[in-house]
Amino acid sequence: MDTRTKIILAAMELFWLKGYNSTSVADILSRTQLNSGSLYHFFPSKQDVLIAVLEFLRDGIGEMLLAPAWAGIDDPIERIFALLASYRRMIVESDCTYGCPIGSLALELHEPDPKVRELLAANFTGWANAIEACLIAAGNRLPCGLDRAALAQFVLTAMEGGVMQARTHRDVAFFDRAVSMLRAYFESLEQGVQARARA
Amino acid sequence: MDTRTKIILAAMELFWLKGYNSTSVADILSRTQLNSGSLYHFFPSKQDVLIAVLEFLRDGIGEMLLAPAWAGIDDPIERIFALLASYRRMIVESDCTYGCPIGSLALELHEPDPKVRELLAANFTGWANAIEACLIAAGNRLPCGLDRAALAQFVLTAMEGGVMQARTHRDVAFFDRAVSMLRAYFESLEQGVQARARA
DNA sequence: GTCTATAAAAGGATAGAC
DNA sequence: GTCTATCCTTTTATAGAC
Repeated sequence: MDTRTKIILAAMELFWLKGYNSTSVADILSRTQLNSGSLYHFFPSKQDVLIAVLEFLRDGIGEMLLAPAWAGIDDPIERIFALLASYRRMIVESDCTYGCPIGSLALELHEPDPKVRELLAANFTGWANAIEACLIAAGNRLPCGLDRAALAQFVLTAMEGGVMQARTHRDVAFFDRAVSMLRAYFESLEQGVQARARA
Repeated sequence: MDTRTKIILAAMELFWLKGYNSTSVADILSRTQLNSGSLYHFFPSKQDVLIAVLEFLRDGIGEMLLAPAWAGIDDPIERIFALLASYRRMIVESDCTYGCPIGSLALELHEPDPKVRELLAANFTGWANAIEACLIAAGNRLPCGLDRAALAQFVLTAMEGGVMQARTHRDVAFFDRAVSMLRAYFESLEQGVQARARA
């Protein structure tokens, strides 16, 4: 693996575990067994490492996140809840310390460089677009007038809020209740379509 | 105003504007026009200032947040959306840079001291409890079997997720769409009760 | 309780040899 | 492209006078 990629992977994990400000350049060097000259050869500053990490996450959402979560699942609505179930697994496996890497950075960085903010937004957009594609694939199981982009964003909202509370309370039940509320909402949408079809 | 309170108020605002790690003790001293001896006379460390801020926010939720948002509004369900509307005002007034002070700290601090984590959780609980009281006050307008604690947490989830996305995209429409999805969910719950009453 | 001065460490970043 | 050494700033916290 080339040095640049090594740095990105180490920084990605450290930013996720400790946050951006609490990760020092020395931390990244220690984890990669590199020296500061190497890092500053590829990146002008620590912030440029962050930018590379955010680009890496944005470009890897399909392979790193969606593909594993959706293996063997074809139903578009079940794919949405399978993705949420994969977050549940990460929460449980981390003893409820899991945080969404993008959400955490989005709230940690209060005055981000425009490039950083745009990449955070692009990561959210990529996630929501994947959900929106599922909602579109669900076709007439959902109301035809439904704003599918808005509902896709709402799925992201529920995930982020659920992860935030589960981590803060150190209790996955807070995530489970958010998913269960979202599931009830989906069922009411699907039942609304069926009721109108009967009428 | 006593010195201790001055420090808490300045720190509260700075933690909210810049985050905990990006606020230095020197920042707090500069804003209060105090010297480090004064701060360290009242607080053993910077983290103890954070603890005092979180206690202040927890104890002030009624006066500082709920009372202004609920002035002149008696309907319990409208109170929930009035609270969300007060967040919308803060988002717009801050040019979409508003972040929930608790949510931001909850995601910034990755390995918080137990006391800090418990206070973050207590702040979430206080907020959700206020919403739950509204849901209980709504009585039979909502399904009798509804898990009102879970729905109250879901309102918090929607607020936090909506604020996060509005800030990241610098666009209040992301918050509006989250509220509108939540509103549709409430309407489907209320209509479900009415439909069962007619049957 | 508040002041000034300063310790002690950690942080981001650079220089120049190899 | 990678190494070592180091500069300079910021940061938390303390010491001791008043």
